[in-house]
Amino acid sequence: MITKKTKYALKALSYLATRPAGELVLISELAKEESVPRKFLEAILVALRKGGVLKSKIGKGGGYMLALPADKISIGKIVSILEGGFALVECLNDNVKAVCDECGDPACCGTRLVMIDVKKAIDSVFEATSLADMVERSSAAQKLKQNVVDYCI
Amino acid sequence: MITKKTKYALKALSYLATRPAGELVLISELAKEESVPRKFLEAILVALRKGGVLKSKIGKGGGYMLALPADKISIGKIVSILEGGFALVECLNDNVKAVCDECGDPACCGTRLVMIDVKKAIDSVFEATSLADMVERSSAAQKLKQNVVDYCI
DNA sequence: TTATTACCTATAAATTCTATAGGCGATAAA
DNA sequence: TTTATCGCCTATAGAATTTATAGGTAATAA
Repeated sequence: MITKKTKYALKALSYLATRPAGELVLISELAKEESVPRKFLEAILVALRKGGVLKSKIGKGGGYMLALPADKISIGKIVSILEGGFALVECLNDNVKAVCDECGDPACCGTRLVMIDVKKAIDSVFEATSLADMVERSSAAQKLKQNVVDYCI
Repeated sequence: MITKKTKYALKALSYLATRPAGELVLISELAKEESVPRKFLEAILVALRKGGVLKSKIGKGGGYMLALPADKISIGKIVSILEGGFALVECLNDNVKAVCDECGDPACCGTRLVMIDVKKAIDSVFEATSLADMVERSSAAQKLKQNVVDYCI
């Protein structure tokens, strides 16, 4: 299960992706438009910046913008930054050497072996899907819905 | 991320899968052999029984056994019972009508649309893998390891 | 110099996960 | 019928994580 952190991040990034490239957006605007607690969002944005997904500028006229084009930012990258990876067991996440307490021997752990496959499956979707894809799919769904509504009227 | 509940369940079920079919195993034996807190395991086993994966017998000579052959029990089923599903967002889990607080319209939620694909990917692995597969892979890994050790000696 | 804005640290509140305790009810055997 | 066994149930405590807030700091532009 992804946490609110990640959900908020995806919302904020989606918002930024719909803005003209290079435009700086205030934290307060992001928080308001996407209904995310201001201070909580702050921490999320810092993480995304440190993760290389966002750029920021301090001071008057400052704000946040995407560090890359939206089609070069994978959903997997975003999730990784905020969740510390997306494996279903800790021992398969990046930069984790530690082994589960429950696990005698990682090499023979059945759970781990299965979760390796699961991680690969998740990974392939996450890497194949960009922020741009997500935004597009969302707006396509919205458009479709409006057409249906128009048709009904 | 799966919780310890699920990890413990997989360990206990693996243990049962290696026992002769129909043999009843005590909770205390499962707890001891798989190093799971006894009382915690109890609750897990009850959930698995209610989920149709285990059968139990009360009283002297009682215990637990698999309700189905191990190759008819999918990992997905087990995870579902203990985690309430394995979608990365609540709104995609079974029996959940509620929508995320963060989500205006589920039909157009970009996050949701992406997570549908992810859920499908996870599902395909989970449904394709049985408890028997997991146990076999684990013991194959163990065997391989011992051969390597033998070779070294 | 001043207003603005992101950045950082600390902490509190809420929720979920993990673990334990104790007694109840069913069962088999003596 | 009694007794020891064993799973079942409820309640609760402890721990960890997630979510949210507060307040001050440092950089920037006008």
